[in-house]
Amino acid sequence: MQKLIAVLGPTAVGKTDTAIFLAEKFNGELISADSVQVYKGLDIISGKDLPAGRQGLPVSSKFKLQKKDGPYSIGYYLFEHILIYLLDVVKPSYSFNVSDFIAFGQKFLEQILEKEKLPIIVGGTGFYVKGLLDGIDTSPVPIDENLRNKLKNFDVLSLQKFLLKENKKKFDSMNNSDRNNPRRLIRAIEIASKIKNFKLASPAGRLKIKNDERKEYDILMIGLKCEREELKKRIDSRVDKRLKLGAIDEAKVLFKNYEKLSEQVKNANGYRQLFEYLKNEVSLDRAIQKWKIAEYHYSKNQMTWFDADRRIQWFDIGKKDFRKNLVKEVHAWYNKDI
RNA sequence: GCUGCGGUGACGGAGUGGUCAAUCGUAACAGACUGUAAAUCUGUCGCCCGUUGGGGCUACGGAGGUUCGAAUCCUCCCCGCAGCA
Repeated sequence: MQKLIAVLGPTAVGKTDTAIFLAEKFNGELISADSVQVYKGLDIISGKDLPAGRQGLPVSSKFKLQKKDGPYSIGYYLFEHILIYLLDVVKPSYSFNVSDFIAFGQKFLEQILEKEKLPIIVGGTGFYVKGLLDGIDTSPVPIDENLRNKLKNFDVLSLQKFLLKENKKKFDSMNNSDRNNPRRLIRAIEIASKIKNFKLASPAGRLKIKNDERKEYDILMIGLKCEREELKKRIDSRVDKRLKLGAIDEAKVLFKNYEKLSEQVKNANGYRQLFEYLKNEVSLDRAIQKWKIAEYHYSKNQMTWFDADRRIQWFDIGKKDFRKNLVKEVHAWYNKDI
């Protein structure tokens, strides 16, 4: 079976750093799984950091791999001799989503494997990683802008009623949290209204992916974590550092075309708060404070997500021999059936 | 010094005699998640006991008082802000 590594964990634990380290040791290439770093022009605030000690490498070291029509132009970063895919994929106006990510991810995964290199997926967007590795079964139903616009103004109760009418089974299968989540309700309605056109529809209102359509990989999932207070400190200093690097200027540039920005960009950590500042809604200090808090929340949510995946093997970055142990672990896995 | 307004749970801020351990927002904590996922949503949130119903204790600046009953009314004191001196 073909091998692949995933380096996961909350923001600011040093995933990229570790992944590059592993790539060098095991002849690998990286695939970034980050819902914000896919955007061009979102560099400083989104934290497209170079590994520690290698700062200063110009962005011009980015190559265009190929151009496609549509909003995409898939590029990759080169950090010394290590390639990182799926950074700077789309314009800030494009509404990027899992489906896009999976399409590109699979493509690059195969490409790296063909070169007989080790693919290393790095990223904090758990849903993307899951989508790429495990697949998601609703992918055949595309977004219906017209329907969404119509549903946008419905309140939760109306959406629930609508879904109940369209597909009761789906509604019944949702938990309380999701039933109160307009976004989930709208997507469920979207699927329900289209589902009759898809022969793969299952009774529960989901779409199945046939097992043989998915390739099986030998995956080593590495989780990076650290003590919470320590993580908060790391987040604080990262934010401060980004501010020094020109975060506000970066926000200003994007702010010029604010109306055109996708929701993803408008709401991304740091951007959202800095935009509030640029809109004169909050002071700069308050915006920075809110940015940090948003990062805390984000890291917490990531931990909740990753904790639920029992396949992940955790490493505490605070432990002294963390890297040594990590390499030992990866070696054992890499050589186990050779 | 006088006058006016105000002091509420970690913070902001409702409540102006009983249905108040006290709306709501934030923070905090826990969780969910199958096409916006750095998004969105859910739960908990004074302390103690109980598996639930529930029970007990301490609380609305402080001390007294009125009342069957007070965060809410009265008196005095302390503190903050505004205006007048």
